[in-house]
Amino acid sequence: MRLTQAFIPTLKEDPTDAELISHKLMIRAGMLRKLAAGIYTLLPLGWRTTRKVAQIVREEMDRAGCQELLLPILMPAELWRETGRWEKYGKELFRPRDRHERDYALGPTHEEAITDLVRTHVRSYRDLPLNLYQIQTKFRDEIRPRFGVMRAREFLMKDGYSFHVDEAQLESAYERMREAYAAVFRRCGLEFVVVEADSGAIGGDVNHEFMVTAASGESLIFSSACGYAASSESAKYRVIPHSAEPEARLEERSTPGQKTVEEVSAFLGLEPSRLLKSLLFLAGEEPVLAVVPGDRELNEAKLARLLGHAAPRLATAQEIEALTCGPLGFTGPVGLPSRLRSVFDVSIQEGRNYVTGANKRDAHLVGVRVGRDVRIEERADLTTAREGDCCPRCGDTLKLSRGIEVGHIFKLGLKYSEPMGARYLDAEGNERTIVMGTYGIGVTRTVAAVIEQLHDENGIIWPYSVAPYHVHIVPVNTAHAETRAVAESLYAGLVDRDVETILDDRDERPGAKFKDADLMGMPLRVTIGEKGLKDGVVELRDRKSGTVERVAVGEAAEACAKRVAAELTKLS
RNA sequence: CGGGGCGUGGCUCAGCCUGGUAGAGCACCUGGUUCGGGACCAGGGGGUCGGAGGUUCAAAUCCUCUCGCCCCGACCA
Repeated sequence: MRLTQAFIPTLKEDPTDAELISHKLMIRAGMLRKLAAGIYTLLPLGWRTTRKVAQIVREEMDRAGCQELLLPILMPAELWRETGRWEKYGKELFRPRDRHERDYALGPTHEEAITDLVRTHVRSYRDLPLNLYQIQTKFRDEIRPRFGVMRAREFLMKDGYSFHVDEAQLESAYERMREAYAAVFRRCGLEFVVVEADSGAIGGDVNHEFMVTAASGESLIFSSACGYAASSESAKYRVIPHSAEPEARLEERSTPGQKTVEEVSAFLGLEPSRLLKSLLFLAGEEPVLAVVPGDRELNEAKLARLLGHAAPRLATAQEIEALTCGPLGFTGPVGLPSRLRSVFDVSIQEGRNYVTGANKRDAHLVGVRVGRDVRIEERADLTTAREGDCCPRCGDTLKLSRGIEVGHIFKLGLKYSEPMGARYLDAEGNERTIVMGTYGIGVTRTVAAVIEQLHDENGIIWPYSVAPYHVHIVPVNTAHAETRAVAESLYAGLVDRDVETILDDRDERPGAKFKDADLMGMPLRVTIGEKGLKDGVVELRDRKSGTVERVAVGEAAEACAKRVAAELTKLS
């Protein structure tokens, strides 16, 4: 591609509405433009890289025995009503209407569509397993689109679905997908970790997230020396038992106006860990009191999983008064009506004296002993791990880092096949429900993640595998006839060898060309200038290391082609 | 949805407080000089000041409403 003919609008300055490095660089390098909040055009350069990522995904999926198809984006609401997700998915689902006022969903994910397809065509255990995927535009009316293509409302995703006779068959497919995913991200040149994760709105049981490590990542990851790694929504930690304390008397203390953990602990001169924070939630109609130590955060994802409800919400002040007979800020588990379900965090210990709200205005209870003053009927892991907590597996300390979620794999089980009636006949002629798995990769997000991880102050540093082009030729002075001639012949030589090449044939100052080349970030730059030509050489400059190799003019094309081929092999 | 901020040539922004000629840098066009890390000179084109209403002799500037965008908190590939 000649830069004089290319549509690659580079920018000297950072766009004001971009925060993230990858977002800024995609705009500045002429890869991406915004049309509206969370809605973007991929320009030629951005689209080339996106297609390369998609192609890597395709190759690894096909290698793992999956088959590509294309499902419709637009789906009738009835399909979504079958699984209950028309109601459950919430505002994130785009819901267009047709001219007859019929409801439709713009696909944010495609379990319904694929399950509908499979249930009508799969009848026998002989048809299974089946692993189907697509690379398709997805629509999600994100609560807050941000960071460019990282969290968009319209984005490209690979989503795959597997169908099995039983759990064991699912298990082997799941493992194969896990390996395939690792291969995809490795080939994209990414550093990543696989973490145990929360299944969120998609539902199901076991699942893992593929996280590209990046300080700017939105996801928090806990990990430890033994290899344990989990997202903050699901990370467990080992509870360290406190030594038993002498039993204190249960007493009521006046705590006028002291509502929060900070206020009460300061007022009473106690550590926050001494307090029990009692949070009243409503899971639909059912009220549940969640009791956690004052120094820990309740983890809503863990609570949601425990209650089997997508989004339990905190009770309002009025609801608290009605259910506990005490005002907001003074709730506690002692002396509540026994029909109110209470769940205690696993880190709350017998043999320790706690402080809780007294369920009356301006009063707290001190010397609360669990087991004596309040009976624990239900215990669960309700709190978010913290850096420095002990690993649930090896006991070593948990470290906190950040990552970008680029892939997510789930064992769904019967979650969709059951309500949608996707069944098959086994060898004995019994009708059984199909067992499913689902697997996603954010393709456009992966492009952003590559940039997030591979850049410097001058611009993008593409790995060969996903670079829009491999070689970027810079003739220093296009007014110089020999420079121009050598550049043209090298370009022709590379095109002949099927090397993806950009030729900067613009009549620009050298500085401007170098800056643009660094910004766009092709892995190999060839500089052709009068200086080198005097010695009959051109310079091959590695974008990543900055190292320069001088190569004779006549050998340059072959040298570039060889280097590109060798580097591509490393990432294949 | 709650809290904060911003909408002025393609981009980055000044002007608004204190109403009276719409400006700068970059980009773009023409001519010339220049050419190893975002050149210089000369000339030139381009703006419903987000939109609507109001106040006023007069509104980018003041008031009201509205739309869009960004940031911080509740979703996820």
